[in-house]
Amino acid sequence: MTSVKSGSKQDNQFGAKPAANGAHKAAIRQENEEQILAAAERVFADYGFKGATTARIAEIAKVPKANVHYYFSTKEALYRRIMEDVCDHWLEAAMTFDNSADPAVILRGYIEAKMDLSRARPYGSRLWAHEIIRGAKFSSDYISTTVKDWLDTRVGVIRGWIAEGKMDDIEPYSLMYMIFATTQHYADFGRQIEIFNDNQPLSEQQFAEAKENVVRIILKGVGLN
Amino acid sequence: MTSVKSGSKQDNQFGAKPAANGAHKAAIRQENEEQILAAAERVFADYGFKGATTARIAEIAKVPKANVHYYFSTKEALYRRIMEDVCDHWLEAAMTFDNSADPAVILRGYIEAKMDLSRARPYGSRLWAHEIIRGAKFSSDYISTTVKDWLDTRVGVIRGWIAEGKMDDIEPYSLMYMIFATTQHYADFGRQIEIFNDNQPLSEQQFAEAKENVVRIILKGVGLN
DNA sequence: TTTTAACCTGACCAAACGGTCAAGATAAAT
DNA sequence: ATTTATCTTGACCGTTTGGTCAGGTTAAAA
Repeated sequence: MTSVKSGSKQDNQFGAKPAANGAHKAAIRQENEEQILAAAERVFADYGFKGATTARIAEIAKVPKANVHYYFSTKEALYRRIMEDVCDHWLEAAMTFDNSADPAVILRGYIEAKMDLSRARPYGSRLWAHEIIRGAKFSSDYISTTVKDWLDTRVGVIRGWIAEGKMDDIEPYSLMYMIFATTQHYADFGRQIEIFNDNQPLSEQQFAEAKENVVRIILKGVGLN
Repeated sequence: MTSVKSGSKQDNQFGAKPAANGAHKAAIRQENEEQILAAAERVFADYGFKGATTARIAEIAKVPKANVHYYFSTKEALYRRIMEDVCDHWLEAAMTFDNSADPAVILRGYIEAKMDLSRARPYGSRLWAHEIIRGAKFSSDYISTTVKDWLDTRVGVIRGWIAEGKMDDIEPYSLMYMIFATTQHYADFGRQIEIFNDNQPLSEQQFAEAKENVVRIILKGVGLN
């Protein structure tokens, strides 16, 4: 939680020696943008686009509200920027679903990557949930191009596995929706799971076990053992 | 879409003969409350509690905003009333998880009931999703008592099945979360599924197939065939 | 040292917000 | 026919909202 307001060159985030050539200014900008983006991700994740307020974002980011608008012209621009980031992370996890290995290995890897993403970035997952629930007003293009292309490719791969008799004849879309739903549930409905777990967030061990259970049920469920 | 504003006894929603003893006034109240509740469920489901506006609810319900406040004193009272209704419907589906039959039959019945609820009342499911994502501020009591009691009982039942060797040794909570997630996904992420489905909502047949696929994967996944 | 460009922010604004109210309309009870 | 209780609604109120701006501070360039 280093402050950027102190002004002294001695206590900026690079230590006593500020780098040459405007690096300090650039660092200030980066620091503030990150602070605002992190705060906005939380607030948008909690309340959705309409329910979120720039005042609350500023409060959590610990900057004056006017400063939020200095770095991001409008609430919508800020929202779009965060959506891009969320999509990038989703794509990263998506890439673990390659086509180079055994079906069980691939599916296991993808499920584990999505579970880990849920745990590492719950706010991103919740923000995505808000976005879809509201009707995907900002992201329907992204879904109907990038995501759909990705999904249809994987569906083709799964159909190949089925044709080769490597797994049961399960409609691949149903399977993929199930993986989406289950893995994201641990982020989106984390509060509910916490309440069921005697008001304690899942421990690392509990989460690891949950991950293994999800993998086991799905792999066995489609005939991949 | 019968209007209640026409004033003539001849065209109220009961036809030419209004029932005796203040039935017309009662009917007006019921009609308006229903209209407002239906509109509010949609708006809250789209935007969550904070993001929803009473003006939008009034617009969809086709009544002046002041009339919304005549029937429901505050936005929060209206929200709570709808949450109660959503919970009631959830409990109804929950009751299909009895303890009187074969494990496979029970699980199948419960999954199908939850899938059907998702399809019949998507707004309720989405509203619930908002409520949990935001931290269950209004419903944590309900979850930590009614829902948790119900869940723990079913977990006990499942542990019994496992002890009797009727199914695989799967952590029952993981299984139940998977069922929650998958069945609700068809409501909460319905828009996303629609986009993947060439921008068409799932047909009755597609939905029936999805339901069967979900049942198949889960039952086989836990060793119930 | 001076100038310039970037950063910072309290104060402000118009619009939208949840909620109120008085006055009128309608239907039930007397 | 008159009274009473309920329903209806445009106008309004104080607060919160997203966004602006002038005037200041700070750091890099000249």
